[in-house]
Amino acid sequence: MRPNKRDELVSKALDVFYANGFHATGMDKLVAVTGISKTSMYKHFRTKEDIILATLELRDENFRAWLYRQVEALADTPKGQLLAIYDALEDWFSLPEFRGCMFIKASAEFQELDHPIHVQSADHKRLLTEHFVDVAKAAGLNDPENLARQLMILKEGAIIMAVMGHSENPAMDAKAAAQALIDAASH
Amino acid sequence: MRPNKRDELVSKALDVFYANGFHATGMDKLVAVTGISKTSMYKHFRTKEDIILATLELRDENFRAWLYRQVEALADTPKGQLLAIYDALEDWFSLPEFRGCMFIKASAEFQELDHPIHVQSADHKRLLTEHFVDVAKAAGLNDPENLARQLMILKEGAIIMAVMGHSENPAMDAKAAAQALIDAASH
DNA sequence: CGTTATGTTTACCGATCTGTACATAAACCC
DNA sequence: GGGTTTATGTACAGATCGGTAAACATAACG
Repeated sequence: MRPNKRDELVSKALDVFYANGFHATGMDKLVAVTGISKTSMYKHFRTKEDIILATLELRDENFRAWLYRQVEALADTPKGQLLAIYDALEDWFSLPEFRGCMFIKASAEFQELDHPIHVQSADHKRLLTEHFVDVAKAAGLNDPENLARQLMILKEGAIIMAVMGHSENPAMDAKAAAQALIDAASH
Repeated sequence: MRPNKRDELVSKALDVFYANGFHATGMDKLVAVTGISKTSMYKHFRTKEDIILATLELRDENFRAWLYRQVEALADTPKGQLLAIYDALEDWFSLPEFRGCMFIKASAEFQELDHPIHVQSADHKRLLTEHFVDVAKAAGLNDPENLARQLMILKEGAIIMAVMGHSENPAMDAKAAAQALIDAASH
């Protein structure tokens, strides 16, 4: 019951769910991938759904920490950081293991609005939006809430177009659009 | 083997898949919902995957026909029609049965890039993009391909934000952004 | 060494998954 | 009408689903 076994399970389950989907991944597959017996898994988690929720929690922490750090490393002004979001996306999209947004996929497989997995996915997007609001405020731009929602739309749309694969560089398409919106909010 | 039975199956299967997901919907559920026996289904389609592909084909026809018609009804200039896309989205989002984009969800459940379901979902997005390029050209705007990709990003992003439910009106957020992009492309 | 807690393995449960064999009913041809 | 094709319903096969009971190994503590 030492906690690192639990973390190892969650970390490896995250990779499998991300690459193969939630319904499509059975518990037997998790056993095969992690080398942890099914009984041990059910010592740590009551249900498969609890495992999924734990992987989403980890993903939320990892992704937001990565994005925020990346954005801060790429630009030192708030306005520049808003644009740097899309440079970070470009790096993400080019990774060979890129498979789209885990939270979009989770909410696609668990659609009921009050389902815990759907709620947790929506929370991730809410936290990102709130962070963008803060940066937009720091940049002194007009109507930061509105701008943040638009930048989120560009981010999510770029992810979808990256998965669908009909644009050479959806991240830069979105960045150019973001530039226009930021200019418009600079009165 | 009369064809209307087949169409009835596809039409009802579309509703169930859209509302409940693909992996989460078993053949027994389709039997219960459609009243068509499993044997008859497998007379019309070799596999469940073939049924899914047929529902996506129907959805593609229905959605694009609806969107194009709606956009033409709402505006008579090409430039106005590009903006009317988001008015149409607003209507769609407000429907009680709105559950996001079926193709985004399909590609989320069938992730391999060469999977027929993924390919068909990507085709739907490609057809939409090409249509937007045509309208942008008719409007005489700069770099119509680039603008069309950006309008697609706004459309897909608005759908995601509508599903996640943190904006009062994601369609209008996207419309305002689209207005700024169209202005920027009007040199 | 013996006892007790702790975690793992194995084997399995009932339910459900996609897909099919077979027997029956309906519709057609003559 | 009799005979033949065609569609349907039943019932089930084999695999896999999420989840569990009980035997087994391991280590800690006296």
